[in-house]
Amino acid sequence: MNKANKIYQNLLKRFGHQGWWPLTPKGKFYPVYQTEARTSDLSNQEMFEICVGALLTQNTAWSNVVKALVELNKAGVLTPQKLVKISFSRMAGLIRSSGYFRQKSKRLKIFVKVLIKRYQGDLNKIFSKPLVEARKELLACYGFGPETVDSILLYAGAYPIFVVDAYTRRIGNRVGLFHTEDYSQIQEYFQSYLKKSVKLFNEYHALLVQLGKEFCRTKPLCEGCPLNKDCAYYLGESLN
DNA sequence: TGAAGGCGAGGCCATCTGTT
DNA sequence: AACAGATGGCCTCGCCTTCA
Repeated sequence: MNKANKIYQNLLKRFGHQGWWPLTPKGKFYPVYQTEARTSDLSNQEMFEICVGALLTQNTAWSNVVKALVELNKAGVLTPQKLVKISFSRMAGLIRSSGYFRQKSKRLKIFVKVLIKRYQGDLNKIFSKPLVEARKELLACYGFGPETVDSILLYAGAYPIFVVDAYTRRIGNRVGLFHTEDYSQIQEYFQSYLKKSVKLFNEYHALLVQLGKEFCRTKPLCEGCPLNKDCAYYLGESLN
């Protein structure tokens, strides 16, 4: 078993299935992929909510994104058609809890405009394209960088693409999986050593986040970390 | 022990600086 | 001139330290 898979097994054993990415179907938040439904079976509304969530979660705790999604939902504007019509200041007020509300309002406004103008508000029209093309389209949207786009492609579009975030970088470099901060190199590493599976990539990313929050913090808490037996950083430290 | 304050983390864009 | 890389700013949360 290669190291990437071994680490996955260790994390899964320790933390269990994470059940990630909450949505607001009928106003209720629940983890999508804990259900048996494949993400590609999601409705356009559910996919849209994932896109909004992915944008709002930039540099923000998920709990605050949920608050913003609840506000948008309560106001009855959580659709591309409604969001494109409300004022910038109203949108900013509704998503305030997610932080960076002015920047994010601007990004969200532009995104829904593009979505309606080019795709009539139908995300399936983007997700029916090949991965490379869909990724290029989304990256062209203002405020959508690689991490945000890949989250959308994985969680909403059910494309088998590995999401790289700060935790992934930190953990991978510490453990010794790779020695780079480069987004595409890290993504390529995971995609070449793991089975190309939406479910696996989804779970793996969630497990890394859990590890990053609990043990592999900026200041690592190595004692009790489920990866310390395989961790270059820990083994190096314990020699000193 | 709890409150208050300081500071780092986080993703992206715009701008500046250096290199070819 | 074109391109690449570095840096600052946006905004809030949560961790850590200090102090009463």
